[in-house]
Amino acid sequence: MNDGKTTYFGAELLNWYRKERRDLPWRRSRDPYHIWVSEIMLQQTRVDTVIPYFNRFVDRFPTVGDLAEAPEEDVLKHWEGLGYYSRARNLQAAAREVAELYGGRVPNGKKEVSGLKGVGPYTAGAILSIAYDQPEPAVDGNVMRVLSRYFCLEEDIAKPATRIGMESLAASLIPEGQAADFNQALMELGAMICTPKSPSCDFCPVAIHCAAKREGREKELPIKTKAKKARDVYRFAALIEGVGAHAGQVLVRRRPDTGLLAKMWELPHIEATDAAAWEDVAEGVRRLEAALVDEGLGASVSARTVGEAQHIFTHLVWHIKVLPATVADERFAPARTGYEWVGPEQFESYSWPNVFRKLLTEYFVNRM
DNA sequence: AATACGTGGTT
DNA sequence: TAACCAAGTAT
Repeated sequence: MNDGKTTYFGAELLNWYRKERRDLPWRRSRDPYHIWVSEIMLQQTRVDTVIPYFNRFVDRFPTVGDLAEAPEEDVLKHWEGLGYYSRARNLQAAAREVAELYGGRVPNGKKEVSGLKGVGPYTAGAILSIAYDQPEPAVDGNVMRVLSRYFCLEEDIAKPATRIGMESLAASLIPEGQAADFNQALMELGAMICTPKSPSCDFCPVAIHCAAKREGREKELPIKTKAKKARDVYRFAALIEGVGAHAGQVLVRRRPDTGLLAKMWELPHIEATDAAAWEDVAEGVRRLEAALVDEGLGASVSARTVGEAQHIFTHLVWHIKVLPATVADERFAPARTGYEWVGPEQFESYSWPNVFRKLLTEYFVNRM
């Protein structure tokens, strides 16, 4: 388990970390709930992005109980703009479970923590080690990169199976009683020194024993197969302007409970068949009006494109043309639930995906 | 195993 | 600019 080389690795890494560690908000807390929140937010998300969200979140929901009791829209609103919104919904569902099953205390058992919604192998290890100092590995992208280089491993880190092996290796490296700092040190090294493109080996505390560095292969590793290109999706959105009591307001709707941007708010819109169909605005108008009728909305859509937006997701790219629409009179009301009239005064009480936040902000400022 | 799931920063 | 990347999880 602990030969000379692994002892060296852990000791040097810990010395470096204790000197160089960044002062991050969640590192100032020993509250397992705060550690948990930070780990969920940090999934696939940069530290700099997370900091303000983390501070607002724990300020508004200081304890598991506060989060468990909060309205879901409130939680979603505090996640707005952070992305991967199922994280927020899973976190609250898990908080409610912790409140009921564990008296509001984050469990310290591997099985219990791993059973929480949104907590996978990495996050479980992070919580157990950082909050409870248990010798569990926490293998994320940073750790796989560092280990791939230090031991010159050529397994494809894009493959799920690779993580399993990395976990055994990482576990074997944890110095006795130092799991919390060691796991964070490994990630910190990956984030600050052993970076993806051009690692700063000159400042690396373990460079002299790094196998990849010795062989001059530090920039070739880790091996990672390329992700597929995002698919283009074309859409027509309706900007339905209210009259009378709803003057200055726009009709918006809430997205379905599951899937992409679940439960977030948006402009009503339809998908065009392809890029060519998206160029045919007149046809878009007809299809948009028909779709609105299906929703119980008799609106007249104009062929004048008043806004255009592109939104890039990991797996798809939305191209949206915004077409203005008018309604017959102020008694107009949607037949289905999930629709609301929203003006500048109500705008901030809803949660918007980035695209629609931009589009609507632009509209309220310029009146298009 | 492969894909869905956001957003912003970097090269 | 078009990848590529960032403290992954659920299905």
